[in-house]
Amino acid sequence: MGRRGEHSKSEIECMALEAAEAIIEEEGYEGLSARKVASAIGYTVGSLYFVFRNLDELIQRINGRTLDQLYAVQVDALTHCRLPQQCVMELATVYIDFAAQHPHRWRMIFEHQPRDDGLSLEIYREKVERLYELVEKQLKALAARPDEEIALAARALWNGVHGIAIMTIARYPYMEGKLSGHQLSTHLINQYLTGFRTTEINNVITRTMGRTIDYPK
Amino acid sequence: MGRRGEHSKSEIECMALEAAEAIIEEEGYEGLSARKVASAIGYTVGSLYFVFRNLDELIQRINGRTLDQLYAVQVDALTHCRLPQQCVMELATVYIDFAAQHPHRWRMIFEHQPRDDGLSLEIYREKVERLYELVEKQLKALAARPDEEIALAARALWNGVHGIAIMTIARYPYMEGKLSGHQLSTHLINQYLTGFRTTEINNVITRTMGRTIDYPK
DNA sequence: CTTTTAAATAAACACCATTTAATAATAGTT
DNA sequence: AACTATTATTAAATGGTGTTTATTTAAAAG
Repeated sequence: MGRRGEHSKSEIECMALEAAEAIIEEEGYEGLSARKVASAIGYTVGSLYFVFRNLDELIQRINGRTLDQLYAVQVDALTHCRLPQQCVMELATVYIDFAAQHPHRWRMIFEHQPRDDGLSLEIYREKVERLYELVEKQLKALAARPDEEIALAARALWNGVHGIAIMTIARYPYMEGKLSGHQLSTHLINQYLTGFRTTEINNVITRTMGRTIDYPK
Repeated sequence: MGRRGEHSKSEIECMALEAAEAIIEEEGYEGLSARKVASAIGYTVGSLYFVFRNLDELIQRINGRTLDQLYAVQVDALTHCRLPQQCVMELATVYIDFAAQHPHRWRMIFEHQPRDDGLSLEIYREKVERLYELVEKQLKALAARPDEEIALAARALWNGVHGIAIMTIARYPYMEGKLSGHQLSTHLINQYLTGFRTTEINNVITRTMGRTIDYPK
C-alpha cells in the first residue's frame, strides 16, 4: 500500500531484468510472465508497469543485454587467435557455445515478435551490426576485396553459422545426434573460406550462374 | 447442443487444420487460439479437444503439413535445373521463397516449443531428413566423397541457407535492407561449393586447424 | 419405445497482459 | 506543524488464454 523509497525506480528496473532473465534461463521465455517477475522481486504487477511500458519493452531490454554479452564474449574470443581464419573459427565457436549455454535467452533475441513497433529497433540493428563487423575485419585480413563484397561475405557466412547454432539447440531432433554444431561450422567455414580466398572472379561466376540461363538438355 | 453426424471426426480435423493455417497466415502463430479456430469452423472449443489432444498436437500436425509442402516445392524445383550446382541454387531459391511467402507457418516449424514430448517428434526428423537428402544427392553428383562427408556437407550448407532464410524474414531489421536473401545464399553457396569441389584434402586441413594448435606469436 | 452411446456444448478453473481506481507515504509549501 | 500535491504501490477489474468438467442433445441399438 504505497510504501515509497524502498528501491529507486532504476533499482526496481534492474531487479526486474535480472529476475526475468533467471526465469527465462530456467523455464524458457514462454514461461515468462509479469506476475512471476513481480512476485520474484517482491512487488505487484502494477509496479512493473510503472517501470516498463509493457512486457514487450522488458523483453527488448533483456535482448539488448544479451546481445551485449554475446558481443563481449566474441570480442574476448579474438584474444585467443592470430591468423584470420583461426579467428573466424574462434568467433563461430563462442557464438555456438553462447547459444548452447543460454538457449532460451538466445532464442528470444531472434524469435520474439515485437508488437510494439518503431521504438528501439534501431538499437538492435546496431548491436547485430557490431557482430558482423568483427567477422568483416577478419575477412578483410584474409583477402583484399571491395567493401560491399566484404559486407556481403560476412553476412552470408555469419547467417550460415547462425543457422547452424539454431539447429544445434533446436528441441526437435532435426539432426541425427552424430554431428555437433562445431563440426558443422568448422566444415562450413573451411569450405567457404577456401572458396573466398581462391576465387578472385567468384563474383563473375555468381552473376553468370543466374537462374535465367538455359542449360543444354 | 449435441447434433451429430453433421461432420465426421476427420472432417472436423481437416476443417480445424485449414482454419488454423489461415489464422496463422494472417495473424502469425502467436495469434492462434483454440477459441478462434473453433469459432472459425462453427464449433466450440470442447469439440477441438474431442479431435486433438491439445493445441500442441494441432500445431504439430500443421508443422507436418507445412514440411510436406516445403518438400513438394523443393522436389518440383529440381525439374528446372540440370547441373548439380544449379540445382543446389534452385533448392536454396525455393527454400528462401517459401519462407518469405509463408513466414508465420515456416517460423512455427522451428520456433514452436513442443511441451508434449515423445509423440511424433520422430516424424519431424524424417521430414527434415528428406530435405537434406535432396541436397546430398546434388553434392554427390558434384564430388566423389565418402557418405559421412556428404552428410556433413549437406547439413552444414543447408543449415547455412536456413540461417539466411531466418534473417531474411526477421521482423527486426538485423540487416540493412540492401542485401537480399537470394544474394546472400547465392554467395554462400558459390563460395562453399568452390571450396567443396576443389579441396580434396579439405578434411585434413579441417582437422589440422583444430583450435588447440599453437600459432606463432 | 426405451436404453445406450457419441457428439457437442456451456460453464468453470486457473492462468495471462494490461488498465483502472484507490491508497499510502513522502516531498514541498505555507 | 499542518496542508497539499505528488509519487509509489497496490487491489481489483477487464477481457483474453488453454484445458477440464459436467451436462445436454441427437442419433443408433436393443
